[in-house]
Amino acid sequence: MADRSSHSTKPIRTPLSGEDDLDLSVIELFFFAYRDFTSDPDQILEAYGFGRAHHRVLYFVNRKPGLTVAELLDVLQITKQSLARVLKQLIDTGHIVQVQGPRDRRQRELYPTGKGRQLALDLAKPQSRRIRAALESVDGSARAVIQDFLKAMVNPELRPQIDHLPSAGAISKGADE
Amino acid sequence: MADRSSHSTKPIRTPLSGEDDLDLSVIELFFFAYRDFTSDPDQILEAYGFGRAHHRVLYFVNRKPGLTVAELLDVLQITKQSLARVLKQLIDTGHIVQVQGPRDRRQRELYPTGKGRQLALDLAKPQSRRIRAALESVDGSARAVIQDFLKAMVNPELRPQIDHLPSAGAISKGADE
DNA sequence: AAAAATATGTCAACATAGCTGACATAAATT
DNA sequence: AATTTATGTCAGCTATGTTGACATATTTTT
Repeated sequence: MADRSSHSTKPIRTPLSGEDDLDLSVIELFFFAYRDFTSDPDQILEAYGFGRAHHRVLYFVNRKPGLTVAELLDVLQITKQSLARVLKQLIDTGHIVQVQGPRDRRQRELYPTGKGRQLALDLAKPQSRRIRAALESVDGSARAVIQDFLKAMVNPELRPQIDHLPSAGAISKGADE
Repeated sequence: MADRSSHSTKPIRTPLSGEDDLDLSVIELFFFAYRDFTSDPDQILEAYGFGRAHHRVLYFVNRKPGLTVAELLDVLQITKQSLARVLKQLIDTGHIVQVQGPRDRRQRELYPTGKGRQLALDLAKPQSRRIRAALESVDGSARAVIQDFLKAMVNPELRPQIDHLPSAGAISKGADE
């Protein structure tokens, strides 16, 4: 019987498994780990009527206060129309404020307010707790290895983005009022 | 001037950084790593008119052929209405077939076809390549540490799900025709 | 045997978060 | 003065999730 394009519709009963050069265990661990990693903040955000998109915006604005709209779009890799909606909500609810760029007045620098900083902290806490617990359950020296691994998973051409964030080690010297 | 709920709208200029017990570097590395990890298959799926949802269904059906709809819903943690759409497309395009459960004839066992297996392989390859490259860039003994870490990131009550997948090591004994 | 529970499917309506394309405005650059 | 750039906004589309209601076949319980 003619089956389309050389494949039959016969059910395959053998599980796909990492014989060849397939690393299925890391693939699926990554999937499950990320799913649960994002579930912590998702629950908190629900109470605010926010979603994961708001979280990402809030996170990076807190991580690099004063970043412009264009820079944020670059990090998030979404369109400005897509950003507009969530950003507007975060501004309307007083989590983020816009400041006209001091050099280039076309630019809008984005800053968290006290409220926005507090929410960012609240969202980061359960995630940090999960990470800490996971690190404790493995070797003590694992931390550097895991960071290196995760960084190596990122596209090389996009790694500069990460490096340009104020590193957890080297705190930048800005003084708030 | 009265500001709502004890917070001012004054812009905060200090970057959020991991002073307290905040593990920002792993938080953001995880975000970037997962983003790029999923971008490989996304590109392939586009050619088929499929999305990430199709990928997940196809993946787990290949990983555990014969799983029922209910089991799949359990793994994916979505509603049956949500699953219905993508599953229908995968069946219509001949990537997955349904077989009436042999014991309980209400159940629908899901199996990949040759075509569905092939696509699953094509999607897993670039992800495995990325993982392999990342593992090579770190210590050789890192593999076990990273797997343990990722597993520890998963909610304890959901870990059985992972363990019940045919592990890359112990291949189950099913014989295809 | 009848009733209840279960596994699945389906219809309709809705929400979120992404997208493209088009156009407007203000400010900077040429 | 003309052009480019940074941002904003309108309108409509898609993908993927949601809830609620209901239908059907089959199994389990009474």
